[in-house]
Amino acid sequence: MVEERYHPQEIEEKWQRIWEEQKSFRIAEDSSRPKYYVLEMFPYPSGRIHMGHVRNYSIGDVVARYKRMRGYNVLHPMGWDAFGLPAENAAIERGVHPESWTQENILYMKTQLKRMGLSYDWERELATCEPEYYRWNQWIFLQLYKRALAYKKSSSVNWCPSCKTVLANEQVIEGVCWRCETPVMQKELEQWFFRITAYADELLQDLDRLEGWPDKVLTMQRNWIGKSIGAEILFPLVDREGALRVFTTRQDTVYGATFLSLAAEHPLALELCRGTSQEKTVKEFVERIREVNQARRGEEEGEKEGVFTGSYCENPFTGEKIPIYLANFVLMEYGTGAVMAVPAHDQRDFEFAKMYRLPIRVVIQPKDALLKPGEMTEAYVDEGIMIGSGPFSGLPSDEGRVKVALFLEEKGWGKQDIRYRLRDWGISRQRYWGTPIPIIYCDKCGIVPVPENDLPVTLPRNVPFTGKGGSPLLENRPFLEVSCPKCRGVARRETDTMDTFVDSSWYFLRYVSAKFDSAPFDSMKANYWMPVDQYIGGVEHAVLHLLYARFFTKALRDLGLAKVDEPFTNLLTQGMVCKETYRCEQHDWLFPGELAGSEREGWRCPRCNRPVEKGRVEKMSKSRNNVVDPEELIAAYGADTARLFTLFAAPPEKDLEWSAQGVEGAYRFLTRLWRFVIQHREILAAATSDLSQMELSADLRNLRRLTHRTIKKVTEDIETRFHFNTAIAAIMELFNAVSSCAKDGSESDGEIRVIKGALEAMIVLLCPFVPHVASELWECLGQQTALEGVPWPAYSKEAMEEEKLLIVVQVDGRVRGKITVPADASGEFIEEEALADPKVRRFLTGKEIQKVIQVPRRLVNIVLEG
RNA sequence: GCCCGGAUGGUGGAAUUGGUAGACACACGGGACUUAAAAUCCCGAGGAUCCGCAAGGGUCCGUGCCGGUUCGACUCCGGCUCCGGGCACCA
Repeated sequence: MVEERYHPQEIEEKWQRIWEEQKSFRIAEDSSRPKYYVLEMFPYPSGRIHMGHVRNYSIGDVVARYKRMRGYNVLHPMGWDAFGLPAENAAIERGVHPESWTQENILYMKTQLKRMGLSYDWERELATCEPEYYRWNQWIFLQLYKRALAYKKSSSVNWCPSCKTVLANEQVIEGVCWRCETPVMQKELEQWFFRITAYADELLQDLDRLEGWPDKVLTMQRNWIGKSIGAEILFPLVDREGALRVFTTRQDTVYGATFLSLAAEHPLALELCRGTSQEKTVKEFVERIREVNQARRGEEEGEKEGVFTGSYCENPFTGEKIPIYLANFVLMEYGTGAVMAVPAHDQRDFEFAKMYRLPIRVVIQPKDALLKPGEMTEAYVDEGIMIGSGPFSGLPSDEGRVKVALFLEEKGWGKQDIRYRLRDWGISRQRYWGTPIPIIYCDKCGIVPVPENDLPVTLPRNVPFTGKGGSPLLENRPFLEVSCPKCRGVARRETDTMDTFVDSSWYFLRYVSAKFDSAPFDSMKANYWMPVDQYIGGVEHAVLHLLYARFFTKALRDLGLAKVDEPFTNLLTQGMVCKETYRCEQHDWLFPGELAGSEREGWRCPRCNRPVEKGRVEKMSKSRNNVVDPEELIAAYGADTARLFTLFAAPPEKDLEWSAQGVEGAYRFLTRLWRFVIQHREILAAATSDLSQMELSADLRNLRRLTHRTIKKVTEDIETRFHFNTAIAAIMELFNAVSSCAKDGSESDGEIRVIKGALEAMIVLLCPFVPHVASELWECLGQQTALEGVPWPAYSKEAMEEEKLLIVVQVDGRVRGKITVPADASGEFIEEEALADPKVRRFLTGKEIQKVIQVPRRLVNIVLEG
């Protein structure tokens, strides 16, 4: 006797075992079938999976299983983004070694992922913290170094003087260290960089080719790269040698430049004031700006502030002598660190000029107004007609921009120029748990790359984790002390490790040959599998990860390792998983479970009994006490329910609002389906779904029609737009039709066949969403073959053909009646029927019909006069 | 400030090319089964209003707001409001 109740745990365990034993999802290259590479962003092994993972990987698994059933050779791998700070923090706080901590987490999370029934080829699993992986980070670094795409320079970083360590921007919270709350300083440090700017233009251009990416992400990347077309202009210094270089995009306003502004960090800043009365003031200003500047950058757009350097330069266009100022809003990192100030046509210069009473000269006249410097309350920054601009006066500003640029090149006063907001990628991290940068410093030979044969440079295990005093690698002498590869002399190893974004910039290539040991990946296999056809992950990686991965792909292509220009053809950025929150004004976020009171009378804080504000629906996070643990969910309802709910509750790109009742509903659907099949299993297993030569009643023909329409709908929803929620709704609808059809109990041969056909279709269609229960029910229907290998069902046009059509009849655009006509009825016939319908006629009496509009197979609109 | 999204019942969402707004699900209400409850099953439902003893039927309003195009607008166009996200002294 088969257990009648739906026990997801047993079923899921059974099928997961079968898939594992039969290696159902192991994959290899196969030139006879089209390939499909579907990839979800690999997780950081933080300890446990969260709902965001459940959603991400459920979506990916639907795609993978669907494409497999469509006959594609599907690559669907999984791995671990295993380097990173939390492992080191665990070491500092709890004395666990980062490696053991990470490995334990990986092991645990892997069993959690397996519990979800995800169809990965686990033989390709990788973890970026393994020497077999990170040695190739080092190898790639060396190749980039050879081509000057990796280089070292001094740059300023966030520095916590108490922890003696560098902080990432995210670790600086309101100007203080996230861990010890010491104010963060800026410090100049020698750091390694990747020259991503060498690819700025290609990275920008190729965005146009990424048609399968969301516009939002493309826009964010465009803004991030920030290409500006303009000119570099030389302003000769007065009474001394040299000139100041400025970058501007508005060379058409150069006649209105009445002063120059430099960044406080500008190399000439102090020199320009030397010997002038301004020397002391300038020095104080520079000092102050340096302290404040970056530590609080982005906090607010404070007052414009500056100081006169005491020196002048000449505007080459006007021949005028104009003062040089330092200004707090000029950034050394962008352009040349110097700008020509045109107060009339730049808001910042305008504010600055007002404050220091500098002249404002209008050189662009708008079409519909007359600008007077004394009356302006803000800069005029739009296009217009050039005035007071010598030979250029009278030109439209956009045209003038081109002419001025050509003119200054002719005169040798500068050149046309393009600048990017994008900066080179600093990859040095003063940390232990990352890829050691393969560089050796020798007093004699200088910077010496580690010879490729000596790779990998492995992390020493035995180091102290104190959280103080910089990288633990500095304390490990066997690691630190090496002999120079060139001169064999005493040398010192680089102790910085790489940014973990390096690891994730090429992992998708490693999967094609995860165990390959003579190069980062097997180029032949990469040529077969790449690019990734569908990449799926959170929108939080819209810029950094996705930009770095694109950069690496192009760089590796130029190294001759891969052929593709772009790594990811299609990108799906899934929404966040959210849930309602509860907040007490004194005790902050509360768990729903700890609330006192009730929904009806209002919730109260268990500690202070204050009314609790039912907060907004927010992204699940520990700090907001609104997380749901997937493990508990799966233990209570099974993986299929977890998958079904997350796929059904919202389309993937939108945020998903968690609902315990919604989960219940998903579970209820699976239970109903289960019970239906189990209750009829004998009769269904014995029956066939072959309908050839069968005479069917109208009801059965309808059910058959709905079956085929559902196949079509589900196929299109998955294929064209990943709208799994509507696909699932359609399957539910079909099931509702099946169960009400079976209710009357007549059970003719034809009926059993049609119902069996409907169920077979439903189960195959459900396989990508809820693979375990679908597999089990497939078996119950008497099927021998593995469900995941069954071809996706086709829909028959003939079976979908309507016999009767429901036509809506409108009068003046309002629905007034509905008529049913044979599917092959003529337009004339339909019009006649529509006009004859009693409900319609009431609106026609005494009126004259102006015209009748027909939408074939749908509607008739009778338009009356007036 | 600039750029990108979004706004539809009590709730999540559907309506794919301009053609019956509210599929599917949740929550809710009523009923059946039960000693009872849970579970399950059945029925109902956008709002207002009218007609009828009743089953039922009718009318008007309704997709953030205002206006436009159209026989017909959640969908297209113009102008706003609010919410979310990204960037933010980038010269």
